[in-house]
Amino acid sequence: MSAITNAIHEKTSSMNRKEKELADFILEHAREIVHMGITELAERSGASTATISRFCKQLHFSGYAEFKVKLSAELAGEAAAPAYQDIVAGRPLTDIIAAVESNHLRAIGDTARLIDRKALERAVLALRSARQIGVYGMATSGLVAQDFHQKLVRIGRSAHAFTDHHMMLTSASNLTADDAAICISYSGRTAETISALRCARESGAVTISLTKFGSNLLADLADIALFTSPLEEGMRRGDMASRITQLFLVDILFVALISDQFEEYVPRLERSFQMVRKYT
Amino acid sequence: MSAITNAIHEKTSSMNRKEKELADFILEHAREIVHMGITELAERSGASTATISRFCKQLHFSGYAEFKVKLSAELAGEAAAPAYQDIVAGRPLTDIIAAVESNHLRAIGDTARLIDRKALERAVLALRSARQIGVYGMATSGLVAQDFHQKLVRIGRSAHAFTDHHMMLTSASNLTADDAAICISYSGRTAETISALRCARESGAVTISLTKFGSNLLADLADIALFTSPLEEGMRRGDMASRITQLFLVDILFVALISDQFEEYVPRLERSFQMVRKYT
DNA sequence: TGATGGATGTAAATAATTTTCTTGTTACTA
DNA sequence: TAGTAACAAGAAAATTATTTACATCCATCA
Repeated sequence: MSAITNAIHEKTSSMNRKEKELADFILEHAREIVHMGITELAERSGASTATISRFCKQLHFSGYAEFKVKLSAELAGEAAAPAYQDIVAGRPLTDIIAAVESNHLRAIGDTARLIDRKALERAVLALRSARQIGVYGMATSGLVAQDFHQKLVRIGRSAHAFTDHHMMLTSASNLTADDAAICISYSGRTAETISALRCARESGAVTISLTKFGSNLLADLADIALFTSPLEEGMRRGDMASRITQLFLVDILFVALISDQFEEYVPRLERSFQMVRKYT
Repeated sequence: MSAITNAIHEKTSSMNRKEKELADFILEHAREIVHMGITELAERSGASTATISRFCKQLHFSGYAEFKVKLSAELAGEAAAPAYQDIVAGRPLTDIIAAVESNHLRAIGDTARLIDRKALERAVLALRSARQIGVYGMATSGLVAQDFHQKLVRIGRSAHAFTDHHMMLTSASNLTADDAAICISYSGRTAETISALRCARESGAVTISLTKFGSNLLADLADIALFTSPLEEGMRRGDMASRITQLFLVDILFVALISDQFEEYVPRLERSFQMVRKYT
């Protein structure tokens, strides 16, 4: 709890009926109040503008404007909300923002703590020495695959990303022992991605899986298994935090790869951006 | 540097004399401004109240009051979060994980604080009532576009995502006044995406831009401008945090949309997952 | 040099906030 | 129980802040 909300809370006992109502409303809707005028707050809280103005002065602010600015600053320093939040009906926008924010933040934090440095290290080595890299995933994981592909292309690495099952297999069947395949599936149970990994493995390539943490077929089959935080099922509805954490891992892989061969890759990266700017 | 001060800084080059003076004063005295009224700021900075009010609108704030509240939040959040880390050579894996993690966390936090609820509200309304939704973006922003498209398809909305310039225009030219277009570009200066927005606008559709915060052509042209935190240029090298924050906004839009019409969309969403499971 | 357009300020209009004043309620006392 | 003091709370007036419309000025270019 912040200094201001705390002060309001403490003061509650010495308050009148209306003031208490107002205090409760403010504590309840702190994040929205920051964007309301005094009139709007008056309407929504059931108190008059005069009462609110007096309330702010009691808290030793110069007025409502200062109260808002201070409250805004306080809330900014705080985490949005602690735990995973599910999508529910008819919530105000402020709650939705806070919920999505906290889910994302938490998912990234959880995933960071879960990372197995040894496995990551091996994955980076495999990618570094791969002649060619195949990246496979369906639906949302397909987008993550494409994202990694885009990054690899930017540094001039030979890579392919596929979302189409047949093309995945076609690509995987042409990999060799010099190559690597990275197969992405949140559940680790996606049939198409599993068969792509099997095919890549049969071709002799090093296989890397990227799935949620926990036992799953894709991770079990892979040479190197990377994991993201497994989220509450409710949240999966939109494939939101799962995709964020997969991208987070892709980013780490990419940065590790670059950091490894900085002098070679960074100029290529810069050049690729400059060229895009030049020709568009 | 915060998102807002950064945006002001960038804009400096395209400013008039008085505006530049004002911008300098604001950058210099950011922490004091939070406690000044527009009149006091006018006196101290040497600009008129009118110029200040216009200045705030140019930065896409609803007015001086909102500017102050957002600035206050930014300055407070700044202190709480660690600074952005750039990619550098030969760092140990542990450092890389920590750096990427903190960049992502910070980017999400910054973006959350920056969100304009009014604009978001309008965007949600536009998307809710749209007959058809066109989603356009190039490269990394193209993946974000596809992500939003996938989400919309899951809830049975009629939507199209394109990365191919010609197809963007073809799609945008077929939109009507009943439709909406959302155009994604981190810089807000991507030629193809800008022309797609122009085309959609000409077709009568409601246009929504999703760009980094700060003045940019795409945002200026759009009916509704949504923003993500503008990151240090160094980080752009990999399009990492920018993509995370764009997805963050897409997630918020999606959740808001669902939350709005919960009874209709949630069963569709569940059904779409079940069907995928059933047939694979 | 005069026209044009944009930048900027002034002042009017509007909106937001604070204060004053009045009313109504409670609680205490005669 | 009626009277009254004390105070809470809102309506509305007063004040203050912000935005907008309009006028002016200045630089630029023909």
